[in-house]
Amino acid sequence: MEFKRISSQKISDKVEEQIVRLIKEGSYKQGDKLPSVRELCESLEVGRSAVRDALTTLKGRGLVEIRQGEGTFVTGFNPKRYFKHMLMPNQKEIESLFQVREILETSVVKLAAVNRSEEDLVAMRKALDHMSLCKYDDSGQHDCQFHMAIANASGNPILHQLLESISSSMEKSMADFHRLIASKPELIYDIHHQHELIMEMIVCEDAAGAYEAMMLHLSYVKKQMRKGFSIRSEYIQTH
Amino acid sequence: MEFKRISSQKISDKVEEQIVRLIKEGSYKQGDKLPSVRELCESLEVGRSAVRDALTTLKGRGLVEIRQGEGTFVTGFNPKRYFKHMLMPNQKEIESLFQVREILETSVVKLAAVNRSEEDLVAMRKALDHMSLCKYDDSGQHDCQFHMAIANASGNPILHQLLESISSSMEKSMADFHRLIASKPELIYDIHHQHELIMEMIVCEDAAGAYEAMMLHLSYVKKQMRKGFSIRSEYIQTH
DNA sequence: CAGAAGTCACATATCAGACAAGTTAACCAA
DNA sequence: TTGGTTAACTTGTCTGATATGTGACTTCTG
Repeated sequence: MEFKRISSQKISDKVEEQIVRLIKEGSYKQGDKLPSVRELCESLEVGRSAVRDALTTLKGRGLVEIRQGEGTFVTGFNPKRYFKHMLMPNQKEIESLFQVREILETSVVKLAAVNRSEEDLVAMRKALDHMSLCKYDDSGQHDCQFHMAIANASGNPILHQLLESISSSMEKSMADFHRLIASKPELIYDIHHQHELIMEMIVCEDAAGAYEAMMLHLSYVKKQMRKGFSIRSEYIQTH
Repeated sequence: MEFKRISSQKISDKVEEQIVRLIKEGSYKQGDKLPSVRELCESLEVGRSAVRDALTTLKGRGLVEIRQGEGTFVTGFNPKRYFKHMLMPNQKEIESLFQVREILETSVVKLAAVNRSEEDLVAMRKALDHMSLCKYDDSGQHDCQFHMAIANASGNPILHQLLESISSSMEKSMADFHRLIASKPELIYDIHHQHELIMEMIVCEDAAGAYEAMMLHLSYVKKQMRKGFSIRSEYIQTH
């Protein structure tokens, strides 16, 4: 006979649960303001510190945002949080992240080729067009939007979130890469064609083709990143 | 002349940063006990609530664990946190999670077949042996250990963490599944052979073979889960 | 009347003191 | 050795006071 660990649940934990429950049930939605600490501790009949503890924990979990003088607000999903404390861009970590991205993106694109709706295609097209228009400044943003549109088309929200997390934790590297791109027209050209090929494969619902196209694209990007970064690797070291 | 936005950074945020920095720099490693709140607020020259706020936030982020009467401890990565607020096992979410797991596991096993060390093989072997020994009670635990050993062998720590996250957020479903298994000897038999096949492929460094074997295994598991759950689907609804 | 400035209510942020409750280790006695 | 008590140290909770940020309202002024 085994015994479960007896853990006298702390008051703040109970408060936390209650609040999470209310959010999950929809009583408070994204952007809503929660009752003030005073109100909460009165209606729950606990001290202020217990309520504060619960709210602070939820802030750490990323479910709420506490603004002094205003109140506490429910934040929607903040995917950045997933890899938040992992933003230590040593070379090995970046390689690992990129590998995960490769795995996810190549799988996602296969799903997208099968599940994509018309709206998804429109979103991808839009991102691509914007990218070729404003080549030099914020092409990175639209590049990201293109990939996210694909992830969205996969029909699996968790995959979408994961990719968003990874992208945001690779922010710095991505920004570096797009600066690299901006300086070399031939890279823009190549990448544009790779994107178009991926798009085409998704349009004609060719999962295997889309997979290959994405694989090609990511390999190319990885190669160029390595090339670009080995030149100024001292820059990476310090960041 | 531009002015930077003056954001009076809260004391608790500064404290939080300091602690995170110490953890990142390695002054405190996984499992270590942080100084007590009293000590911290003395050496940082701030009030207890500021320190408490910081620690509570870190607890929410999953970086530390606060145990009453003992102290505050650094928890290495606590993967459960990633998908923490996603433990709403409606059918669609489970399907999405399982799909992500499929993608990750099949990729991981390919990497493992190439990168596995001798220690990795020993760990897998051990998990498999334990599983066939104590068939009925905690086979689930060793099943999980087997998969985690593979993930570890992939050489990509982020992949390992992600899989751990997903497993722990599927805890309930997994537990249900293993209860299902325990009641049907033929399932045990099938799964045992699937595991052995995966193991074999990894041993002889056959990435493609390992991929196929894992695919086969997961498809089988998915099929059995669907079968088992459709019977008692009312159970899932309520949880 | 319109806009700037002041005022006030209310929110969180922080501090500090007191006590409750859990953990550990050391000590002591049967 | 075993079991119980105690002491020291930890976090948990409550509370009251004060500081500070925010927004709405009022008042002053041209």
